[in-house]
Amino acid sequence: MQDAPQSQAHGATASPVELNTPQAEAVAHVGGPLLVFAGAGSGKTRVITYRIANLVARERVPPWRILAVTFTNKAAGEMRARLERPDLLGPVARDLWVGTFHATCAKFLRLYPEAIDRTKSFVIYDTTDQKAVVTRVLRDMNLDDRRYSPKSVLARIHKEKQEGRGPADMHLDSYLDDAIQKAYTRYEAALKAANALDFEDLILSVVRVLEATNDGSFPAEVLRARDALEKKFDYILVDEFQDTNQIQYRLLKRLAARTKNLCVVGDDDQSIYRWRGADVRNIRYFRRDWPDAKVVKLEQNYRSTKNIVSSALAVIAPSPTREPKELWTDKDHGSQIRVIACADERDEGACVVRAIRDARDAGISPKEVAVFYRVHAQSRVLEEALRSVDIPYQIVGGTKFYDRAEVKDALSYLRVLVNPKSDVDLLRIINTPPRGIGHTTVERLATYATTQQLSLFEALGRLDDFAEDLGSAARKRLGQFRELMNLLMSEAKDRPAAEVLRILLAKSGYKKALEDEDTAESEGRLENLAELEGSMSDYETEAEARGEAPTLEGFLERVSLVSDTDKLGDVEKVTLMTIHGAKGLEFELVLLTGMEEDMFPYRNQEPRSPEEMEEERRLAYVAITRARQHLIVTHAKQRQIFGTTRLGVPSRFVGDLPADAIEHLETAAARAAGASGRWIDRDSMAAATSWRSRPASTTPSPSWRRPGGGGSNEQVTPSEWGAGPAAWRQGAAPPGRRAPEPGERFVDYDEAQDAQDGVELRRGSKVVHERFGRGEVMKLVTAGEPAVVAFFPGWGEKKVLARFLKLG
DNA sequence: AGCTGGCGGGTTTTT
DNA sequence: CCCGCCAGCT
Repeated sequence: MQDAPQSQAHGATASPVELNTPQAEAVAHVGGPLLVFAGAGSGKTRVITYRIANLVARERVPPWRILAVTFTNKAAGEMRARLERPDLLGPVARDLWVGTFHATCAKFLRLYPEAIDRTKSFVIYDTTDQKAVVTRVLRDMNLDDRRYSPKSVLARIHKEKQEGRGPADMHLDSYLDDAIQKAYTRYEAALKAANALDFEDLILSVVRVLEATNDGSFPAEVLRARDALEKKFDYILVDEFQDTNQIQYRLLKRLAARTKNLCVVGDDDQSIYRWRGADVRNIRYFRRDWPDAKVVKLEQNYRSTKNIVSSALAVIAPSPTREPKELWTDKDHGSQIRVIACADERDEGACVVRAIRDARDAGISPKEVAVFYRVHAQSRVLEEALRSVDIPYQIVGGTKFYDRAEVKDALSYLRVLVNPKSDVDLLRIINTPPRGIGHTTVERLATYATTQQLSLFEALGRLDDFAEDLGSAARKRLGQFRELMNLLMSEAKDRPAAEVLRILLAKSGYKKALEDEDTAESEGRLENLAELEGSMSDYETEAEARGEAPTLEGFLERVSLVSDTDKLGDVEKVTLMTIHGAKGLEFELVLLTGMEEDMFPYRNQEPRSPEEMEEERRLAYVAITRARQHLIVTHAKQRQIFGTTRLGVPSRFVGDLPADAIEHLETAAARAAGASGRWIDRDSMAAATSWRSRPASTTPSPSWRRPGGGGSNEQVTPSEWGAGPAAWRQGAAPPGRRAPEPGERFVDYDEAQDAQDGVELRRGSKVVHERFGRGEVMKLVTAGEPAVVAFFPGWGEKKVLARFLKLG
């Protein structure tokens, strides 16, 4: 054991930037374990990057002996970019190991593939591939697929792997598990035969290497890999530690065993991935595992207004198990949190549109606006609302580029070229495009391969041995396919990846099949393939810039480990995403939609367990803390989802918001619905007591009937959101709109109902004003009594009380 | 071989 | 309601 480099750092920042006291402490702490509780918006990334810079610049730690682990590739890229800036480390930062758990492990395993019974060309199976393997395994075992669905079996295998157990030592909880254990064993064998690893394997295999003992039961190459890895890193930093699972933490403990220089940064309040194996206890019990750990809490929020911070705290406060900490900010209170009742999901969509337009008119760039929802199913209606008024948006999540069928096909071709043993990939392409190799033929090939213990590709090479089982046409076609693949393999040698793709698309007939199809859809597919080719070229450029040789293997690994959502972002569009997708991001304006019981907190069937409910609460905390200046929360009185209509009671999280930070509003349609009394189920209402007890005065109830009479005008006051230039679709700016003012009712002009009260004014109504002359109503508002915002040529947009207007 | 309609199932998602 | 999968038909 050798001690890691140590010395005292005085006021240790690597460059003259202000850090607050706890931030500076975290940066300066050098020897031994460090736990940083980093509240939302508390400058966590700054602490990590400065800490690394400090280690390299002051403590003289060689950069290649520092490992920084992040949760996503995007986070890794951003961290590296920051460190490479001249005010931090500059080009030296390139030698740092910065990456996700998976990418880091894959990088290491490529160096020592023999230690895990693979070759260096091993492929990484994604969820679809894994499912295909499990499906085959279960079919081979003739298992009842109602009891043993591929999905559930795979989920179980993942769970075992995440907790570090192989087939031999998996937990057997019920009689059903015996079959699962057999399936797990076969699954592992199939992956090994295919020279493939799944995501969990990347981590688990490295842990196995690190845990190898000298008792003679491990081959020399495993021990060699272990020794190399044990010595590899002097300092380890982990971001988003609250989202690590057991096996990841075990990996960290092993990697840091020699030096104890393990720094973990996270926020237990933002732990939202329990359902996929994250264990919040890793961060909560870190001090127990590392009694010497220095603990720092970053509690000053630099991101949000007081109203937002106090709302977030109010939502998370009821959580009984959290690490005590107080987020605070010295910013202003800012605007009130708006809680808007909508009639239904369409009304909510209209309301979102309204809010986005108001934001735009207040000078907020669309990329600073995000719309959150709990489940993707909510996005469709919101999309429709935005599309119908030409508001540009991007959706994060949903179907990904690399999941498109044509992209997967192309990648399967490429993977077979690199790793012919990959049966899943071969099965995908053997008859794609259609080349007359049907199910029966494939089954016969597979049967032969299984009995001879060969991969499908190897079996193809011995066609003659089982030709008697095949028709002559089938035989011929398999032969042609084999020739095609052999040709492609020889063509692929020493060629840039993008060129290999071009060749294979041409020679396989894939491109021609799409061209012949000649539909809008096939055209889109061709475009996607062109994009794939583009991303391969990009990869080559990047690899060369890093001084690495670009290889097809390298590209395929990147595809496996990098999601395309990683590169979403810097466009002038509103972002729509689930709250999970929003972790780590921040926006000027956040619209949090669907805030009803059973939507958020989400509930499918059974009541949620307390643990699940706590995670929902943390999710709400994450959502709120994404907002810098403005937060709008919407809920609908009824909602169509999954084909049924649900009645909506405002979420308990809405009830938790502090009264002095929020204002309650409702759309006209919601008010109409409320007045009719049809939609609110009294018992459900009683459940949301804090909601019901809210004073009636917070939701005044104006009438839209236009009274007669005359008097003075009411001018439009400057928007509370500030009046910056509208940076939206240039040239298409509609007549300006402003944000509602405090206390103003938020009634959507699109939805303003006139039937109820015999309203005569509506959006688009032509009106005459004594002073301003003829104008057009832009929207209905209230100023203690019915009013409108109307556009008067020569005067501009004015807010005037309805009673001063005549229809014209 | 390939299409079509019926059926079941539908948090959240990165890697 | 919307999607993906499978069986059964053409």
